[in-house]
Amino acid sequence: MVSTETEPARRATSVQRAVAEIRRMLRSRELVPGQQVRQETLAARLGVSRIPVREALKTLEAEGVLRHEPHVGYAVARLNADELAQVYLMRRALETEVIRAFPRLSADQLRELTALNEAITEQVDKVDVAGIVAANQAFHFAMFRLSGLDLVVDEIDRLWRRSEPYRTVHLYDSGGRARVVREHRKMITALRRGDTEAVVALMDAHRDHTVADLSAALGLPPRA
Amino acid sequence: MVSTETEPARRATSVQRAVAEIRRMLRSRELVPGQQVRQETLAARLGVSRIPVREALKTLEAEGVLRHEPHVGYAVARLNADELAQVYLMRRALETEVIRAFPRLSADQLRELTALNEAITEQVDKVDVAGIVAANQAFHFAMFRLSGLDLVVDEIDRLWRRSEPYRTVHLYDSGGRARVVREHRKMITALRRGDTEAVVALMDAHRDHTVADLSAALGLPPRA
DNA sequence: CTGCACAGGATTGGATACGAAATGATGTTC
DNA sequence: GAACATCATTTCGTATCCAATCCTGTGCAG
Repeated sequence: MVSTETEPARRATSVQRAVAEIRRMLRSRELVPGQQVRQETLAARLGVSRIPVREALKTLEAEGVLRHEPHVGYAVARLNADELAQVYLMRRALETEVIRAFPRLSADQLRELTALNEAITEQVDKVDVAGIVAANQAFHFAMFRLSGLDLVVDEIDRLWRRSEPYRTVHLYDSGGRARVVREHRKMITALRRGDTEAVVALMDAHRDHTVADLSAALGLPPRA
Repeated sequence: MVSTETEPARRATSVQRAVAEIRRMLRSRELVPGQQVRQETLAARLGVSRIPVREALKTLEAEGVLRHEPHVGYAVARLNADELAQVYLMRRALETEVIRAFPRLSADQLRELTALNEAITEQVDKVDVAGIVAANQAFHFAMFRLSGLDLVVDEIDRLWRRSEPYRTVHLYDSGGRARVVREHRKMITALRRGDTEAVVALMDAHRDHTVADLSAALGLPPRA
């Protein structure tokens, strides 16, 4: 979905802009888990009425990043350690399927992945957290899309967004940044060999590092 | 989500009722893939204004059962053979994870599953297609929920709904109905032994039968 | 007959204003 | 201190309106 936004043709509707804006606020930690999201406030901020805002909120609720309670309102979803683990379980299951569906990559495709990975390095140097997150995501989804399994990749996209407020915390830690780029290089090497099983193993390790950092950062999971 | 609708406590909002009603219309084939969904018509039918209807439509769009094009409107999503295959691929991946997470079941739990499966037989005798679909779904999700992986099961629920307009076609065929109940019995037997890998294998076969029937029923996949 | 421009109707997108209903907090009474 | 009434806030939903867009069909020119 987010990666499918390749239609600058028609001007976006207010709902689409509202969804994009709320997602941006989540990425930038302007909205954090548990926080109430007030319709009127958002509407004013976006310069639109409440109607498109409410539709945007419903979209994000269905996606799992917001929760809604009737007559109380919307709030950013809080995930406890167990729920976060489930999200990563689903990611592992689906990403594994996608990787196994990879065709043999062309030289061009390998070059592009390499370029995207090096782009992460640049962001690392600039210590721009938002940039790192975006570049990292761009690399992984460029890879995922190679499978041709668009619906599955869309689903993975949803799962990434669902854990976004938590992953962002994790990437503030500088320790793992260099490692990320290194691990990506290994994946590209494996892809060059057409060794998808190696990529699966590398991705599993890659995710595990994130989960480990995350659990540490979370400490005791926030309780509802 | 649908299985989590265990809150008759508070009166449902118009949006919730609209979502439920549209889902019902999809199950009953009152709405079929490709069909346009007119907001005004739905609103009149539900006795509400367009606003809650639009929010309901957004929810179902995010779920993947409806598609939306700005200024054109909502339509029931059409899946071609490839997309349908992807939905089943995801189901296999996630359902496998859920089954592997099953604990050893108590006698009570096994009894309940058996009862749910026998309930399907009753529906089969009555040749009530909607009843069969509901009973079948009830059996499988009662099973899935035993895993305790609620978020994953919710996701599976979404995938089931996504293919619902197509699965319904499939169950109109009487051939497989008896087989379904038989295959469920085998699963219960395997569960009694605590042999989750056997259940995984049985579910894989179970799904494959559906896919086979589906492809046959679809014939040449409907083109956009 | 075909292609195209244009006009009108239908539908969606969105704003505004209003009222109803539910919630959570506050204060009051016993 | 607990139960209860009150009240402001926020959300839920309606009604009405207008703009933007799409679709269709009609007429005209080639």
